[in-house]
Amino acid sequence: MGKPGVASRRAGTAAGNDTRRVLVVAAIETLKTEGFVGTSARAIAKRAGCNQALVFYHFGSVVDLLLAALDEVSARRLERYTAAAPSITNPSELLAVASEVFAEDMDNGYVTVLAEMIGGASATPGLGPEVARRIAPWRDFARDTIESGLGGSPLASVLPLGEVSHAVVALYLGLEMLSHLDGDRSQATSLFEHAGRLAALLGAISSTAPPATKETS
Amino acid sequence: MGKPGVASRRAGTAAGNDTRRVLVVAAIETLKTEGFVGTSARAIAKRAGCNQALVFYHFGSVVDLLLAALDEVSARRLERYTAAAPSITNPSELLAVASEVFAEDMDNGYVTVLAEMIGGASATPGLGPEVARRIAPWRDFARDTIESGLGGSPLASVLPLGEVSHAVVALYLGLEMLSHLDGDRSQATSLFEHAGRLAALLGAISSTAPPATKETS
DNA sequence: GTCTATACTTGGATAGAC
DNA sequence: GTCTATCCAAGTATAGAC
Repeated sequence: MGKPGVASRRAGTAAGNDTRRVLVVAAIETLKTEGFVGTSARAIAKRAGCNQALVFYHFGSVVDLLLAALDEVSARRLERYTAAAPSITNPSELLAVASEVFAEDMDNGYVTVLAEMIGGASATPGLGPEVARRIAPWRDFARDTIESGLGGSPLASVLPLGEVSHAVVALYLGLEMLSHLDGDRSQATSLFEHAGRLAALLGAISSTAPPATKETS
Repeated sequence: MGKPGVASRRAGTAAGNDTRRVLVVAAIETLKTEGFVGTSARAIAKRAGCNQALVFYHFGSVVDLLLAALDEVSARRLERYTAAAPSITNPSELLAVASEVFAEDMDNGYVTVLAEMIGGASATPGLGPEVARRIAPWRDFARDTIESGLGGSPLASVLPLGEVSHAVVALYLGLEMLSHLDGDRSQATSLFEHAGRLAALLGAISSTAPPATKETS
């Protein structure tokens, strides 16, 4: 029972828990700037200002630390998303919030962490399912938000929510990768602007036209 | 002049050119199954059935071989895309072809190669711009195809082609990553099916309604 | 052009002192 | 809990024989 495993959260000492946190933060930062390939135990420890051996003492392996980092990011973002969600009641607001949140995610590189983990999952055996399990909440959240954002819009009846939310997560991921690749976010932000305008147009239509009924035949 | 650099294509001997090809193919295959992290000179050489040192003799470095592999994949896919493009004249056909091509790409893992290279570009200095340059043609092709696929549809006047084609490439990338992650393509294929139905609906509308003019005010 | 052998580096992981 | 020291595996890259 000397070594705290991945599962044991109550590690004991205040200093110990502190080191855990510092390591997680350092792992996130390293993942963002160096990518999955560059995120070694040594690189993380250097950034955390502590010793490389502590990674293994606290988390058992590098991958497990990385998963803890993903957990942390996931929790932070879901908290943020959930706070922003209640204000959404129509497509226009939906796009406005999505655009804002995307900008934030890009600024602090949260989606990068996710993207790098997905990429790394190809090579590390057993990592795939773990990452997949941590993405599920994001898609669930997307589904709920889209549902309430569409409101009574006629679109709600034709759009398959499951597929659309999956596509939204995929698009989010892809946009991040491309932006990160050529260090240029303008394409993505421009896309959000145009989408916002279309959503406003859509809102105007759905407020004049009646919600989908069978009378139109 | 003994060693052929990355630039020199006319390496000379038939056997030499053959080895080059074999190495490129092996690199593609390794990238698909092992990911960027697992694609070492040794892994590639083992799959190619030759010696590890040949990677450096023919390509100078592993990254340069990987870039050659990306070139090969890019060329193959653009050839395929270009062949399929002429048959597209309306949104419904556009989606049908896109769906078919996506299935192919998933089967032979071409997008995986691209995704892995993008992920790896975060860690390898100087790789980013090289990969970005090789993606540009894909986006250009997407733009042209979408343009001709939309035809006289009213959508053509409201959709910003540049942003949409960027989004399409991003979506393509994201869908591939997610599918690859949980080894399940059903979400993506289902998405294409639904999109196809919507496109058909759209085609029906645009054939009855007049193309966008100013008379509607 | 292709091989073997090897130098050099980095990273994961553990043992043991403090 | 944290450190130093160390082992071992795997990778890049080069030299030199064939």
